[in-house]
Amino acid sequence: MIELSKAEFEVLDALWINYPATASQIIERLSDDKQWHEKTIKTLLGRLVKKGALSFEKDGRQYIYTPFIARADYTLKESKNFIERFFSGRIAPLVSGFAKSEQLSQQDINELKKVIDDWEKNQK
Amino acid sequence: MIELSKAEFEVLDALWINYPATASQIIERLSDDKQWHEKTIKTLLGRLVKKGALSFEKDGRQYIYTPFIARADYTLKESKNFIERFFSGRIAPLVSGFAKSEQLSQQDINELKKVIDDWEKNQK
DNA sequence: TATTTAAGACTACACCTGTAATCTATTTTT
DNA sequence: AAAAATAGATTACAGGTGTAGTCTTAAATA
Repeated sequence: MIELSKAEFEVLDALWINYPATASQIIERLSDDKQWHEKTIKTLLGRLVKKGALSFEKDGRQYIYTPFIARADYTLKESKNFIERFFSGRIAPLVSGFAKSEQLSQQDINELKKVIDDWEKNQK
Repeated sequence: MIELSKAEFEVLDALWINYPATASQIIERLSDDKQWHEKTIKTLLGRLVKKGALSFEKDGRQYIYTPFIARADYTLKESKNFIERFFSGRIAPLVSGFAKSEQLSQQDINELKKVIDDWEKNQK
């Protein structure tokens, strides 16, 4: 699958919020969090197109971008990759590391329980 | 904290297996999985030293390397970073993504339950 | 002792990344 | 209509990364 850099991912993430969208809309969305120059974001959009992560249609002089990949697919692939590299493919050690260093809130625990619950229901 | 590239991490990981160790021991350990040239690994060792991830002592003409950072610390930091970037800092959506795409085994579930259990005991 | 080997230091080099600036053509605005 | 703003295309450029090759020196071997 496609490999994205951090900055590229953040631009794509701004598009995933709501699409299709023009470059200026994406720039607008990113302006809250990032101090990126407009030119920087356009460069990143170009690279995303080149990598096949986005497609676009022309609307006069402007391009209207649409993601070519789904966020869930991309994050799942990255998660698998991450867990493979750092935890030999097992997910519990990651969660356990969080638990040991007090990174887990009661809410996290509740959410995790629900995930487990749903998984078990699904097994039947 | 220190930023390591993928290749650098793999070299450090080979040292974490057992240390202190010489370059040739590390090269030996990596030879099973990777097709890296000896020179490549030495370059990476040098970069790891430069980044402060390793220290070494001289033993005659050889260096004896020791990790300067703990694996658990490094992976925890990377995990936090990862979960922040992809899941706004929440861990459950990652696990949930795995569940939805059938990436979880019964063993994973059992391990997760244990982590939760331990966490809850620890809260009292 | 002359030669080969092996350790680390230094150099190389293309591609990726972050971060724009400049160029060109078209709209807007005055 | 002339000038200014704006869209995307092209160019830039330093630092990181993967992947070694060469240089220097000392140790091992013939």
